[in-house]
Amino acid sequence: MKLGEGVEAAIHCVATLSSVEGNSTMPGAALAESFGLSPSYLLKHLNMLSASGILESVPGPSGGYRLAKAADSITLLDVVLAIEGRQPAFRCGEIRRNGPVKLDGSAYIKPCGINAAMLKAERAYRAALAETKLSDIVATFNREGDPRSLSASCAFVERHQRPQKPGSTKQI
Amino acid sequence: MKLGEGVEAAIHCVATLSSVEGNSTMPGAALAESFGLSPSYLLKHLNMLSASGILESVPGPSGGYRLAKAADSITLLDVVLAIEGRQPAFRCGEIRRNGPVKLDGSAYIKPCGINAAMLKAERAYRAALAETKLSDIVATFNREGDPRSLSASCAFVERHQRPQKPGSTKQI
DNA sequence: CTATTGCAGATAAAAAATATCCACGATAAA
DNA sequence: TTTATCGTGGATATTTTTTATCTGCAATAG
Repeated sequence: MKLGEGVEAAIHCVATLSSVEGNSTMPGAALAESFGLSPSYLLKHLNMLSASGILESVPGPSGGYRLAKAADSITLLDVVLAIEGRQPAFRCGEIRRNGPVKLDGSAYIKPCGINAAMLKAERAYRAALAETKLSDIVATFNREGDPRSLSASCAFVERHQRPQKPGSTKQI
Repeated sequence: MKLGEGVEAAIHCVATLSSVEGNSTMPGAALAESFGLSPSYLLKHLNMLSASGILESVPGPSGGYRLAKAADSITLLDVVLAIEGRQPAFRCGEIRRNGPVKLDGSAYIKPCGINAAMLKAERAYRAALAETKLSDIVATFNREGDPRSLSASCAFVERHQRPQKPGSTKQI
């Protein structure tokens, strides 16, 4: 069981974006630089976050990304599913059917008990992820983070965020 | 997030082995045939199950595998960890340190809040897996499984299980 | 018009999962 | 004692997934 590295990157990105002001945006290149990530690859992940309705993107100069929703209505589950996909970790391959004895399909109408147990665990996992909101992450960071780290990331946002024209679809 | 196919195979194998009688064993080749799996590869997984103390192996003719513990003291978590490894799915790469601004290590003594939240979810996942015992899986199968499937797998075990000499370290 | 940015697709490189094979030691049975 | 069966470990190949890069295109602020 493994989560791709993109998940960590995505969470850090949305956390950073949660502190850009108003409808301002931050370019993907800045986010990549902020975490020492490959810009080209990070864009893929930012894209998935946009496709999932977590981020909004603005093209053109002074464009970039911003949150599409308030930070307290984005959960870790949202981000993880956006990056890793919505499929469950355990996929029942119904290997019980692949043995030498061939029974007809009607023998397998009942769902596999193993699958049920694995999915139950995954529901618990997702429920726990859904409990943590982006705003919680940010609040913890602001409360317990080291002051130097805090002011450094604050300065970084200040330096790279770009204000948008008032017309830009703004919500939150 | 993805679980390897080996997990499904491993669970089915231990479930099958839980119905061999006494200290009898079943060869890995039979287990592979039973689920239409590659024998050579399945052996790797069976090996990990042995290394984790879930299975016992007996070499020589009429050798094979059997459970090393009672079916009610083996959980799905045991099997999943044996196959997938004990590392958590989310590994904090501390990418917050990789930005252009270099702070010294003392700024990062506090554990990363993101990591904490992800690990909390994983604890929930593992706790749910630990709640399901192998004996539960088997009981559900015996209670709700299709009679044809039930008797087929019963016959399969009967045909392939091999009794051992009384000296063979037997427990349960 | 121009420079900057996101987007989509092709592609490549690296890593991991899956699968096979062989030489070896153990051992039950003939 | 011999032989055939089995698990073990290592080496290796194959396939799939992940990670990474590049290019051309559309949008748009200045």
